[in-house]
Amino acid sequence: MEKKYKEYARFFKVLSDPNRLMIVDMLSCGALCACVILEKFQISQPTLSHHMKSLCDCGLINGRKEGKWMYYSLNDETAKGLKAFLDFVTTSKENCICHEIIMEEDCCK
Amino acid sequence: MEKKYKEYARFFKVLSDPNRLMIVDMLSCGALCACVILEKFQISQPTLSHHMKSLCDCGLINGRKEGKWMYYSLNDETAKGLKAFLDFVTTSKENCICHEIIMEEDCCK
DNA sequence: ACATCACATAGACAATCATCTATGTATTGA
DNA sequence: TCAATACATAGATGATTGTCTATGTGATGT
Repeated sequence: MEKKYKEYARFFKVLSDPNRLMIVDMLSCGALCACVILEKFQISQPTLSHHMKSLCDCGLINGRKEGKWMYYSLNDETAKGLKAFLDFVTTSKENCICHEIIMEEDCCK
Repeated sequence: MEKKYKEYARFFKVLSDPNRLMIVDMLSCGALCACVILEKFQISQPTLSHHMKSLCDCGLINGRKEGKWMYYSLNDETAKGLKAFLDFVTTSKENCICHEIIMEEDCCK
């Protein structure tokens, strides 16, 4: 379970940049070419390439090469899993990690 | 709208640390004292304090002092808003930012 | 009054990150 | 074949981050 926190923390790290967050939003309706994405930002082409690599490496988006163009698209399954995880850690539930805490500590009585 | 990406990127940054993610999970069922949280980690007390400050500063959790103890609890409204945003940027929708893109570019034809 | 406990703050440090410029690598079209 | 296009990679740099130790602060109990 502890492994899961580390695993999902990585997704949140990738989403912790405003540019990458906007890229995800841009891809939510379908695939887009890298050069079209680039035009919406004030960043250099290598910087965009770097961001796309981050997004791809964690599996949040997919890249498909077509001729000299790269088309990127959102990985809906990964996004779905991430949303489920965020919902999991922010919702009261049975078998919650907090129940493992021994409340009969010598503090907080 | 661009402002929103920056605003929410901050939440994801706070959640991009495995320890903080676990803390959020621990608080999902109710408030906990800082010393109880600390015992579940291998980190020092000042490090935990630093993490709690991050979580508080962005509004994801609330702190309440009671005597010499600090009780932290999840801010359900903020969590709800964050989940809604994540769902927003990963879901196809009308008025999506991607529709602002002029597809008649000189590339990607 | 004073020692103790719970927690925060200050300052330091190594690691990571976002960005850049320069350059490399395919692919396309004339 | 060669220039142009689209994108990736390499390497550098300043900023941010997670962690620590040391210390400060406020509340509690004797």
